[in-house]
Amino acid sequence: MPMPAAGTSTKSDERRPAIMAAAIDCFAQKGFYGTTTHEIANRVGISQPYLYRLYPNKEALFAAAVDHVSVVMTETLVAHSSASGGAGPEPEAALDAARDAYAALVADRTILRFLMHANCAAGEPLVGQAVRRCYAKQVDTVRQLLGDDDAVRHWFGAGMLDNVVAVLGLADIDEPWAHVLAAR
Amino acid sequence: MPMPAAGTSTKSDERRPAIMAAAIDCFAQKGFYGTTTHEIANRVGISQPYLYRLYPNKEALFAAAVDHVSVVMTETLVAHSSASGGAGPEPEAALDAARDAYAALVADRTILRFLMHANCAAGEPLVGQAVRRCYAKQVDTVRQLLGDDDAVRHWFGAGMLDNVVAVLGLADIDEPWAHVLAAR
DNA sequence: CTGGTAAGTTATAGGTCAATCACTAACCTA
DNA sequence: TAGGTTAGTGATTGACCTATAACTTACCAG
Repeated sequence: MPMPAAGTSTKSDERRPAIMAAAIDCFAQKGFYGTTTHEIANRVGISQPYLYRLYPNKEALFAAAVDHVSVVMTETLVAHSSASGGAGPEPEAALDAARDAYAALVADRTILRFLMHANCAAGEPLVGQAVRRCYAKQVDTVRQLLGDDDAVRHWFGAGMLDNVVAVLGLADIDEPWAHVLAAR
Repeated sequence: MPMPAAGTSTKSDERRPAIMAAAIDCFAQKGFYGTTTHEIANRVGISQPYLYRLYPNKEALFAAAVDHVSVVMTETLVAHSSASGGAGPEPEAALDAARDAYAALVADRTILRFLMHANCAAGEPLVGQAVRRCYAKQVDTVRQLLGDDDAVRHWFGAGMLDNVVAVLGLADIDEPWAHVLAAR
């Protein structure tokens, strides 16, 4: 029975991350409804029907992208916080490093913008479930970093506002109201 | 020359508010790309082509809805804050009343949800402009209420988080992470 | 009643998009 | 090299969506 040896990733599995990256890029621009499966396939360099071999439909593809983002965020955080001390005797330094890592992670506008669109598409069942899974993970992580629940809410609220500021390009607008929202 | 007397609103002008209400409802559910002009027309009870007599295209209709929301928010606020004292000798009471009015206003989930989708559609030129106009107005208003710029940012951030909590239905989820985000 | 305007509709053009089908090429194992 | 599996594509389908065109009805002034 010709099949890949157990534990070996098939070629299509290797291609999934590339599809995820392209999907996140595209969805971050125009959201779930505004992005066509053709655009995504084009960016990866595959045909549009081949997407449907790897994902049953557009909604599942989007939900997979949300899960992917969730994993990437957590992995990056763990990597950074363990790399700087690795359960060493300096808990404060590790925490600072972790916070920096998180800040650097969300500095990638694409990811946050994609998650903003994901919030809007949460009406689709599979998407809503994935988004809730993502928040569950992120809230737990951030709470371990910050401790205080109020601080966690403030963190997420500030992140969302930050995102809107970026989408609207308020940094380039020299008016009082824009300065208020864009202030660091 | 048969035409309505000057200053008289035509019947189509009277219908515009109803169209705005329907558009806001629909767009709040599935956003700019996910909502069809047919859905909106159906909800108002007019034919879909008639929408195009009143608005040149879908983007202009959406932008008009954003402007409409901006006006409604400001009007409501002014009405409430002037009704309770009307530049009377109690500035604190008026401020509290205004804050309550604002809270009641955003308690209408539809408006905030619509604005969330508007943020996501800000890539469309007309929509982006309308959204910036809306924020300009709201920031000025809220700043007059709160005074401190940090507090204004906190206000908007908290509002956006609040919105996501509502969209995801976190109030109905009995898990720690959900409680953290949904806490009042 | 007559001519002109506004209100509103049906029908449809023209295009796009998600999803499926049928097919070909490459690969792997025995 | 034969047989089965995976990778991948071109063509197409059926639905749907924005926008326009052409037409009908109600209204209103002189």
